Amino acid sequence: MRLGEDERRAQIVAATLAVVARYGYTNTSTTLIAVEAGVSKGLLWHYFADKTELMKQSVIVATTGISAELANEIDVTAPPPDIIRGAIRWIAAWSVEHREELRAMDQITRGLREKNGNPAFSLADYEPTYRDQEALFRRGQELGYFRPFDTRVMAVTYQGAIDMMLSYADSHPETEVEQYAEALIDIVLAAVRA
Amino acid sequence: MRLGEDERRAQIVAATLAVVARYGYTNTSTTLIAVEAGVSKGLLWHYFADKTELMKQSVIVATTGISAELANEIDVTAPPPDIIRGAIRWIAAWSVEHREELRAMDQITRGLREKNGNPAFSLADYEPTYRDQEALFRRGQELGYFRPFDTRVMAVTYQGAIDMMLSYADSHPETEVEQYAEALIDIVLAAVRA
Amino acid sequence: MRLGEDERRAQIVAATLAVVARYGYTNTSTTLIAVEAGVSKGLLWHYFADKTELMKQSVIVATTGISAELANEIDVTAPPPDIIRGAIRWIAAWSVEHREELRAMDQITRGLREKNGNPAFSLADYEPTYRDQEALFRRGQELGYFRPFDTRVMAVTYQGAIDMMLSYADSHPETEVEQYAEALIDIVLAAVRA
Amino acid sequence: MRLGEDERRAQIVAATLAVVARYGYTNTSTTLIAVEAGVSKGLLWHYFADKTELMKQSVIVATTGISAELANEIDVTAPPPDIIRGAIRWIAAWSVEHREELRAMDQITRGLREKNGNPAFSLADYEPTYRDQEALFRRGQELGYFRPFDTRVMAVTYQGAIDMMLSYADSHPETEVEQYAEALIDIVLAAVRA
DNA sequence: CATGAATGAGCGTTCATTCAT
DNA sequence: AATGAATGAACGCTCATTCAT
Repeated sequence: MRLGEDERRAQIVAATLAVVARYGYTNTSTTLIAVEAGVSKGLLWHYFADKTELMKQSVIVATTGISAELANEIDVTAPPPDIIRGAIRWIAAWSVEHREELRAMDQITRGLREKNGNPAFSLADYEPTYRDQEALFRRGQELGYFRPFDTRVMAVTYQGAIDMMLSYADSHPETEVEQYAEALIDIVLAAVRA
Repeated sequence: MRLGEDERRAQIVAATLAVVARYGYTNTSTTLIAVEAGVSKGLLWHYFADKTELMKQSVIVATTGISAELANEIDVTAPPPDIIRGAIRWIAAWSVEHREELRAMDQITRGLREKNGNPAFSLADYEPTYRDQEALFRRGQELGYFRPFDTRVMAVTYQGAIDMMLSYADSHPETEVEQYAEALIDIVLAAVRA
Repeated sequence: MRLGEDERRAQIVAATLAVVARYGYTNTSTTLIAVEAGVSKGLLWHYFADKTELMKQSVIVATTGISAELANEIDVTAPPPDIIRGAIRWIAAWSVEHREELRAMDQITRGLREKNGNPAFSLADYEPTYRDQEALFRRGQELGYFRPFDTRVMAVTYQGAIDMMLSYADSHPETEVEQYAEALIDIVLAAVRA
Repeated sequence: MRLGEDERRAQIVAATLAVVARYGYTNTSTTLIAVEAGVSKGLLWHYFADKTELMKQSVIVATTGISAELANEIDVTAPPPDIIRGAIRWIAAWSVEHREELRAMDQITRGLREKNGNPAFSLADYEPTYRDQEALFRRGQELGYFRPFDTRVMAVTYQGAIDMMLSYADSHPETEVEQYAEALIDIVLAAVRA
């Protein structure tokens, strides 16, 4: 069957994310991806230079989508505590629908290496996110909502707390994510509150 | 050379951790491990059923060691806030000396899969740790040091905050870990304080 | 663009020779040939049954061209020793300008195999050349220029001597081909002279 | 079945030469070699670093053997014309028994490339042979057996004439090699005779 | 108990060839 | 006639695992 270039790329990227989510980064072979996508192995190299390139593209496609979605939901002029409440709730809800995608991205970002063996991604790639969150915390401090604290360490911890929520919900399927989110909101706000 | 079973196992496990730390999880072959341990390739399979089993055992040995070390340092009868302070400081200091070992364990726990593709480790393996920490938080609440909060979510978040500190320090080498630790202590205590 | 069948074949054959000369026989892919010819990959198979066929045709086209050029230069009524002198000098001069083409043809003729593994070319394909040269030697003998000798062995040796000159000049770039040619003429004429 | 290291290497080298002789250099895959040797594919990498290394070793093993055999046969104190007679006769006889080996060596030396694409062997590797033969021709000139001529061009031509004899006999199976050898001796001696 | 030669499945990748458009 | 997306067989090579010694 013949498809347009964009559909094929999307299809292969989706298959990549699915396979990584299901079998883990180290067990993901191009054979498995091709089977999942329902195409021949050879076709992968028609669209992607090599496996690393395919993995990178997959992460980029996924993260771009999520960021855009979240940005859409947030009212940046709201009081900072409300923004935190809203963001945690939205992510918790969103994660229920995108468990696989999350798992895949986690695996790839942690596992992918450059040719020289260095990680292709690292926490350094969170930098823009950290900066946004630091700005949020600083605004909260300036407006008197938040007490003084190290905004960088808070941003790292905050982001980690959200990632842990998603991981914990993933490995403990009985978890009520909405309840977890409320408990986490309580903890985060207690930590920052003036 | 003939050794007792336990010495052999320990020797091989140590070699595994060393190789993973040095070359990374994905570049760790059993051949490399055998060379590092100074034994023949075949001998590995006398002591471990397969590579996955070997990796699992290595992680367990390493984490058990760390836990024991930490437990040694902590005075469980001290006031809970002091325990938290002490623990975070000790881990921060310890991590500086054991960066490679940490990286190895991180890579194995995140990358290792069973034959069927399921993760060999998950947050479920943190269960004993979570329980210990919940006990600590509950004691703090009972003694009036801490406000009421969801102790399970707090334990997960707390453990995550510490892991993030280690990861962040690893990927941002300019970080002053001691300062980071103090800032984190401030945040954690603010979150729990009555 | 639509072209007549013959133009297309010629265009593709020329591209094949160019690619083999530039990248070497083993690195020559049909994709590369198609790009060089400026046509699509698929079009190749309208005009040539398979890669082997394409290569064969290319060699034949090239050798036919060279033979025609040489035949043009030779005065077949001249005394045989003069013909030999002229031919060796002409080939030596010609080779300087066509090093790449020579290399390509050498590589194809030696490397190309039929599906069953048999060489696609062999010295048997020199047969017409050998016959022409035997005729020349026989004429030289009849006219009293040349002593009696085995004309077939002489033809094979003579052709080999010329090929060696080209190969030697190719692998020893400091060689003065004109001087080599004169020394070779001296040797050949000594071998045949009455 | 278990073999000593040297037997295995020899067996694999022999298989390599056989496969190259039969299917040609470019069609020689490691799979084919392993099948021919009757061992598993993986075993090849136990004994040879890569395919190129295996090919190189095979050529070296083969040429070393031949040179030693020939050197054994030649009386270097004999008159130069007798040496030439003896050598051509010996090689002609020897070639009948070693047709396959010859074909393989020819293919490998012409086809093998370094990683960078340059030929791994070239006529430059004939240099020691050329020097030996130049010495022989010079001795013949000094002793008055031979007329003056360019000894380098003569050596190249002489070596080429012998190679052509072997190739011609290979591609024209009806050839009587002994007769060819006598005719060639006649030609060579005519070319050098004082 | 211990070795390391030997196996074989699987890897990422290439590429001649086919075929829907 | 012409395209290039798609296929699939084969490639060189790696490596966990087995087993004769």
